[in-house]
Amino acid sequence: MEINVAREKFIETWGNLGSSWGINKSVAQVQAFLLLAPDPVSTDELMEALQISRGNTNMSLRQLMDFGVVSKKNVPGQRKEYFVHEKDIWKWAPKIMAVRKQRELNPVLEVLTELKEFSAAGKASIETVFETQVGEIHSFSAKVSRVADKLCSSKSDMLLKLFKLFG
Amino acid sequence: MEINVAREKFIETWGNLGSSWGINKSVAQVQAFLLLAPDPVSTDELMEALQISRGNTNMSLRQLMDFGVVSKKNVPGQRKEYFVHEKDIWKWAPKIMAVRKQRELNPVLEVLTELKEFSAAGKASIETVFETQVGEIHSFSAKVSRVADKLCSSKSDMLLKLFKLFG
DNA sequence: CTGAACTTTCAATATTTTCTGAAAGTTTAT
DNA sequence: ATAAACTTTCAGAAAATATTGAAAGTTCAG
Repeated sequence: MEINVAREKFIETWGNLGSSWGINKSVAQVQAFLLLAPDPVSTDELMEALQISRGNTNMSLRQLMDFGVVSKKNVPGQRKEYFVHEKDIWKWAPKIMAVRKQRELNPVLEVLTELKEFSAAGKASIETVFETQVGEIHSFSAKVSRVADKLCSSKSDMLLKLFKLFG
Repeated sequence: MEINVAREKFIETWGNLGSSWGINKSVAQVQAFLLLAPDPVSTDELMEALQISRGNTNMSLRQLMDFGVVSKKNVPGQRKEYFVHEKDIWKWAPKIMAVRKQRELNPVLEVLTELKEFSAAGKASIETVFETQVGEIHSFSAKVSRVADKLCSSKSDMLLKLFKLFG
């Protein structure tokens, strides 16, 4: 297989994976392109390679920077901005997980905590089931949350340990 | 808080969580409603409670049945079909993860395996980076895949062990 | 300052995804 | 067999999401 065909296949596949897990396709494709790039990449290169607009490219890069996995890199003597992606998957994957957990899971945990405080006077089966289920989901989510925090915290090598134990 | 307000809040929150992780909002809301239901629920009850169409309700139930977390329940003397959701979160959560892994992660793993076979003659930096990155992502994904299989397999109590060790 | 080079924003547009509802299909009672 | 009761399907409509591109904003060399 030719290298560029292989690269495109990877970028395409990665974009689709993103889509089905709530990450914008362009964002995932920009990430894929940056991961495969040996050198810092400019906005124009991304636009050209992925056939997307300047606006889209800019927003996608911003999102990746918000995840903390992409940073600006100044190339000496160049006005233009260049971007690089953290290349160590043991660093970037946990970062993305950590941010997504913070954004999308923590708010749910808060609501669950609030709903757990609900305590009915009557205790009809509708109340009983509510308490049981919210309780179960809350406790389960809280466990997941704690594990995720440990696995994603940069200081710890929990991810490695996990794979040693369970892989 | 009144029980119905609490129920609606849960259903709403759960629907939004689903949305941001690639699960249709209606599907997530139907799941939430079923989880909170003390008794088997009919299509009409769901339509009424969630204000969604018959078609949508039917499709959502089908998806939940495909995940293996909802089943039909015949109520004696009733023509209509009723549905129940597995109530034990230690059973239903791993089931959903397992199906999603199968559907959405395994195909990516296959592509990665294929791309790993790519071996360039020249070995310019573009090829080197490609090999390194695809190699890293493949190896990382394969580890995640193995852990996920273990955690989600119904026979094992790996999930419990994980939470004991890392929770 | 000035204006060229570059980046960011955002209203309008396009695309994708989801939802509806009526028609077709199925099952069951008589 | 017939028809009522119920379920499934799917083409079109609606809604949500993503994308564009040009205008506004910023930066910086001269």
